[in-house]
Amino acid sequence: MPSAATRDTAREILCIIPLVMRTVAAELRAAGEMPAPAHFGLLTILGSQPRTLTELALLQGVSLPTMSNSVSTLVQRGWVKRSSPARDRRVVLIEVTPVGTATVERVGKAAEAHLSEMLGNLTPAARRRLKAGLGVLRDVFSDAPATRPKRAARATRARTPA
Amino acid sequence: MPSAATRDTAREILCIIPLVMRTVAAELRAAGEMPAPAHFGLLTILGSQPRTLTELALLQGVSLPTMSNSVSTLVQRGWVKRSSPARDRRVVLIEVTPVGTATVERVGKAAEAHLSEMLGNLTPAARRRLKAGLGVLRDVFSDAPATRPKRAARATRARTPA
DNA sequence: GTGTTACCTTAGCGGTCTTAACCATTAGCG
DNA sequence: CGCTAATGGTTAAGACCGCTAAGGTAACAC
Repeated sequence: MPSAATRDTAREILCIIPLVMRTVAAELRAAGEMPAPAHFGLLTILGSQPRTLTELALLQGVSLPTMSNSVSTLVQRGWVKRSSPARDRRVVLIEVTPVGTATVERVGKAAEAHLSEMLGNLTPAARRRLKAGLGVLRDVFSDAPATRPKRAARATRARTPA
Repeated sequence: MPSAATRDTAREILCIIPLVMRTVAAELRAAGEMPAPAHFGLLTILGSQPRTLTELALLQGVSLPTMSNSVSTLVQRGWVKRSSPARDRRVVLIEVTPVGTATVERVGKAAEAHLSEMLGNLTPAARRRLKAGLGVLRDVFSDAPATRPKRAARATRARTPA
């Protein structure tokens, strides 16, 4: 039973996140050779260490096929490469290439610059509030189970997963 | 030249907004008959008053063709209707239908409920921070000129409900 | 070796966004 | 009045992102 406060916040999210998303996507697109929004996060994650496809999908909260496709695109652009470890040839390890690192660096800077231009007009207090809010957002959506039936709260429509 | 603080925040946005967006989209999708994220905002806007295509495109920060297509989809679903005012038959006025109102209401509630479930675990303080952050986000991205190299007077951009 | 499970890929679909090109209506002007 | 903008939308083509469903291959378990 959500309180009025949470419902209100939820509605806010519903309305403004897409707006922000569009802008971010546009920034990235305009920032030269745009690794699309999704690609950017991916490259960032891979920057710290190589990952398997499944890990990546989990981290980003997308399905495996989606991740597979995204990675294919990234491979095509030369930003990451696939490799199969000999110990278990089922898995595919994805690692970023030097070109990929350079790209995400460059594009990130450009996009940051753009975004910063908007953010620059904020008062320090507003910027602090923004940062705090983003932190909460990250905590809440960090792995985003989305349509995961964590608890059967609705008896009306049993989805019966096969 | 952006300060380190704004750059940091920009990077945060770049990384977590897509994540949140995916979740929101999934919520909406799962909430029955999913008016996609973009459609949801559109219906919400139209809820207060009818608009022309151009207005809508401006408000949502998308191109005219995109808006035209989105509206076409909405029309197909029976959620909005187009009408040409007699005084200027070039323009197209979009208004929401009763079915559309009911749909956005219902889907909104469902999505809010989902989202609220996540938000419900937050401490009141965290929720307050989140709300404040979202407010800042909305102010910053409210009309989102994106690739507009707007210099000079920026602060005069008020809410203009025009 | 047969069956199951885990991991990934392919195929096909819908949605969101873009630019370029095109039509329709209105307004201006000689 | 008729020609020429300019305004407002639409269509067409292309790229990405997400999904489900349906394969395929590698490892494991009997």
